[in-house]
Amino acid sequence: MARYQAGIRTEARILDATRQLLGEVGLDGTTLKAICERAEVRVGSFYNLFDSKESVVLRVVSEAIAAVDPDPAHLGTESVEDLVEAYIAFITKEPTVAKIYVQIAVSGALTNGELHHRIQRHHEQRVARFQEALLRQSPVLGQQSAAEKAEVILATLSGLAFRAALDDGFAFAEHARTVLNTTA
Amino acid sequence: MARYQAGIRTEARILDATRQLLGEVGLDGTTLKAICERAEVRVGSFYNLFDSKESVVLRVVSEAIAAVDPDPAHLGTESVEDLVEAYIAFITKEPTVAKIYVQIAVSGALTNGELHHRIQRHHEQRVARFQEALLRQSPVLGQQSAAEKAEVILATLSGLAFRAALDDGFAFAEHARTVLNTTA
DNA sequence: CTCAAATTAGAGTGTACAATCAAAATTCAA
DNA sequence: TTGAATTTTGATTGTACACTCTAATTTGAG
Repeated sequence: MARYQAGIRTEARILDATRQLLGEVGLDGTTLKAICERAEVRVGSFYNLFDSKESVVLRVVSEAIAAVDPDPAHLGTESVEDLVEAYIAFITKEPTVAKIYVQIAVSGALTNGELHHRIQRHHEQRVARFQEALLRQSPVLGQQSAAEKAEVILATLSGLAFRAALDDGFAFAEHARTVLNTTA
Repeated sequence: MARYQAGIRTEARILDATRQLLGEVGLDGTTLKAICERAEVRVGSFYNLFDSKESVVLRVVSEAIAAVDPDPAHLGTESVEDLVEAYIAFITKEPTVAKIYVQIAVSGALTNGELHHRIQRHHEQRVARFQEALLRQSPVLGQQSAAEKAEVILATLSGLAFRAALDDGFAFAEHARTVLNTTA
């Protein structure tokens, strides 16, 4: 943990470099050497501030997920449309994170189970939000089928996100908004 | 390329070992050493039969994709339901392949662009099949909106597949069949 | 049976990687 | 200003990896 100003600035440079690299060259390409070169820091300095390479990747991804979390205050007033738009914002504004998110989730590249758990929680949280919004919109649905519907909507969104991750030209937002028709 | 019986048997053992490992420990865990140990083959023998580690992974995945290709004869008579069931079969009968499929698609770990292209083609082919089946079912839809619908249905299925890859307990088939309701 | 071709073996090469360490340089509170 | 704590440095370690090479062994067609 950095205590002097110099250390704090170095830490920020390392985090920036890691964020950039994850987006540009993926998880595999984000090596310690690459991070240190980009951050203009020597290896020893890196290990003065971080425990491991894994820890810095973990921080970048965790921070990015937290940053795009819709309605952190959880006011419980969002509509389904709001949530879909929040998801679209997540994918289009942070395509990098979305891609890394998928990579980490699938590959299990990080031994740290914490992140896998965090991703799982993040997903469940999203399902719950959609479920609540669906119930507010159509109370007749009932818990069960609202949960079912929420799961399917999210699957569609993540399937489209997956497609967008593979194909840059894919019109994600337009396709994503069509899920609203099925709930109307 | 194996020519003697011994070589043919060895080749098969290597392919089996690779297939098993990809499913058990993922792309990263499937090292040359692991493959050779599992296949009970020395490294030199491996390279007598395969050009590289990449080539054996490529073959396993390609063969698996081909094996689960729905309706290879392309009779053009499948219903949307048939196609959904074929997809469910793909995911539930070959969960390993489905997982590797996602890993390779996302990670770009293999330099060989051929596989990426093959996956892309595989997807487009599926979209086209769904589009045709949707048109047969409801000709009034028209090309445009049938294509749109096909894309969204496939996204939902792949999103659910992704979910199932992360969570073994996820009831994939049940959720997958609900997409049929939206087309009815 | 013969022998050329195929197969097997396994020590060895080179490379990339994350991580360590001790010493020098610097920061900043008192 | 002082000096203990922090930060920086870069040479170094150890490990894991894909892959090569040469020599011994096995195979099977003629």
